[in-house]
Amino acid sequence: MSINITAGQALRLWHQSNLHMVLDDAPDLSVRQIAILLTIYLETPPHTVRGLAQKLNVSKPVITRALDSMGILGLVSRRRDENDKRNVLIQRTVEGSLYLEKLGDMIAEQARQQGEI
Amino acid sequence: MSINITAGQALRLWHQSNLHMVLDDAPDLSVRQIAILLTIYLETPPHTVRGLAQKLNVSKPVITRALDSMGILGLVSRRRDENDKRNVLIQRTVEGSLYLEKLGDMIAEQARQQGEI
DNA sequence: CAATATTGTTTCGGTACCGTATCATTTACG
DNA sequence: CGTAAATGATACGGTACCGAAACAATATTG
Repeated sequence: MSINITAGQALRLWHQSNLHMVLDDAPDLSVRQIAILLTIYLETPPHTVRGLAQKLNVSKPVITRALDSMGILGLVSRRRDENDKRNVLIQRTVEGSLYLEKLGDMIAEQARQQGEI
Repeated sequence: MSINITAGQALRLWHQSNLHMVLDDAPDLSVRQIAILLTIYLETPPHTVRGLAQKLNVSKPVITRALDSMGILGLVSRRRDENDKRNVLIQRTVEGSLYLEKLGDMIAEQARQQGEI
């Protein structure tokens, strides 16, 4: 289950994947935005602004603004928690799932191409 | 030599690594800056502003500004090409090497921890 | 109930980045 | 030579993000 790669391989993988993200047509998310997006999609819900801010050790406005930006891109959506109306529950979207699916495929493909000189 | 991982593993690796970069004390570089930095360190020199701009398909000011920022951080340095004084040669630094060494170690470590639940 | 706490958003001033256009310097060429 | 081309840097107006503080809405508590 665990992946064994050298630091050099890791760096080359990071390089190629970052290059692809930059060259890609898709709008470039910041490192923070990517971290937020992946947390929403890979970790167990529910996700709140406060929870994400704590997890990433950033201020709440950072989360609010990232959700604004990524909401415009359709990558996430927000809904009021009906049980506690102070809370906002962050939800996944079809578009976001698709975005991350492509990202995962791209990175795995870059890994596969490592060392093929 | 080639690494075989699933898209899901790639995504989790990306997630954990991005989380570490955000939580890290080191100043957060943008995705573009990281792409530029890794190109300088992993691809064959010489590196020029124009060459990097072409490779990443961005305008030259983007490169100039990224080099300014990363230069202040000590991650790269610049030197005039004495053969053709229009050119600026971008050079690696000890600090930059160290930065990327740590980055590679961190990503490899995250890979190693994949699936350890 | 009133006072306090919690949650997410907005505002504020500031910084950093973007793309386009322009500039200064250097080289190539007619 | 003198003009054109190439290279990198800078100016400019605009956009997006940052942290701190203030805010509105809701929930908790005494």
